[in-house]
Amino acid sequence: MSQGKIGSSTKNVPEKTSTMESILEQWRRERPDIDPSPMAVCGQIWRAGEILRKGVTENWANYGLDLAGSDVILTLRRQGRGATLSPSDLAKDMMLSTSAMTNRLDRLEKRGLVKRTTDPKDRRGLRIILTDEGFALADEMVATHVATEEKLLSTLTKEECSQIRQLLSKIEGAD
Amino acid sequence: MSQGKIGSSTKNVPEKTSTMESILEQWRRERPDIDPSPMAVCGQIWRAGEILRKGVTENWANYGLDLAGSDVILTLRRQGRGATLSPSDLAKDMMLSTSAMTNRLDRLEKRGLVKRTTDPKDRRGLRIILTDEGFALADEMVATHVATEEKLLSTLTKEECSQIRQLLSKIEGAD
DNA sequence: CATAAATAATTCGATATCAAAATATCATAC
DNA sequence: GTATGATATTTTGATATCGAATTATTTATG
Repeated sequence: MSQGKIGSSTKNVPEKTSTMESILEQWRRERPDIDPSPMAVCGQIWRAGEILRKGVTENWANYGLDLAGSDVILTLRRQGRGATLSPSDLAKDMMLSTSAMTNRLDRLEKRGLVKRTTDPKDRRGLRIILTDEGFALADEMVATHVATEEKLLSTLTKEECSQIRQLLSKIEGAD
Repeated sequence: MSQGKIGSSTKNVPEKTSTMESILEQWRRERPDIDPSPMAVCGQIWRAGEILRKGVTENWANYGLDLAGSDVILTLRRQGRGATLSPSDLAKDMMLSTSAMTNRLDRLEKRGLVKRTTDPKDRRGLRIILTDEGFALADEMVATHVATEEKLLSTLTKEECSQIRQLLSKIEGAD
């Protein structure tokens, strides 16, 4: 997540109230000259993303991790046993500033899940590696992570899932 | 967005490097016992959302606003001329803590785009209203906002857009 | 009516992020 | 080989967010 509390019970942050359709309705009334359907598409994508994010975050919390931590742990895990990445590699992979990565690694290192090792080829650089504990945690976590996602998507057929992938893949960044 | 700098030129935050397919490939190699396709679906939804978010944020920056500001301004605008919402209403609508809303309103009020007025029915409460300047800005902004979204979605047909909406609407939160 | 519980907004303390500066090291050009 | 520029990471300062505490007011209960 982003605010370092794991199983927070009291919630200051409420659920979204207005439905997509009521929002469109308002815009049609206020600005009949504008076709608001692009808003609906974007809004639906963001909404779905939020729901999924919330679901997987709850699972990560069971391991005492937030989005920040699991992101790093799982990225390292999928490189394979013993593989390493530099802090810059990790930052690039998750579109984060390197300073944010320093902070994430500090926390994970303090928890004993990753280790900073020196890069033998470049004394400026570091290679980040999962500890045995981190590897084991990742290995356990990835199974429930995928199961969680499966559950969140269970109202969709396999066919519909691949339709979603295919359709959304057409939205391409300009960079 | 979230860090109050408008046309930042230097970028510490890089673009995502690894493709969805290469990530799946890694997981298939590391954990052949797990079918990673749910990851692909979620990932594609998040990725598309990020691309869209980036695009519309660039447009908002042209008005000196970030995600936080435009969210409030547009939510107020679509209620209609002269309409008001309480800070709590706004927080609920955009899934934010009320303390975060206090902060957003502080900034917008300082810029002269919204005004805090007292609630005649409840002396605890406030009613937030767009100033004339805020209303005019919102009215101009919503047009380019929708145009921006349209452009970002231009690789999709109308039919494909409504397919996306229909498919994603099946992903429902558990709350 | 008086008191207790609920609600509205703000303030406060903590934290994750970013951009920019600082530090260290590498690579290249001369 | 020395200087200049590029690169890797951390440090620093600013800010937006959250959760909890605070203050003020309303609603409900006896």
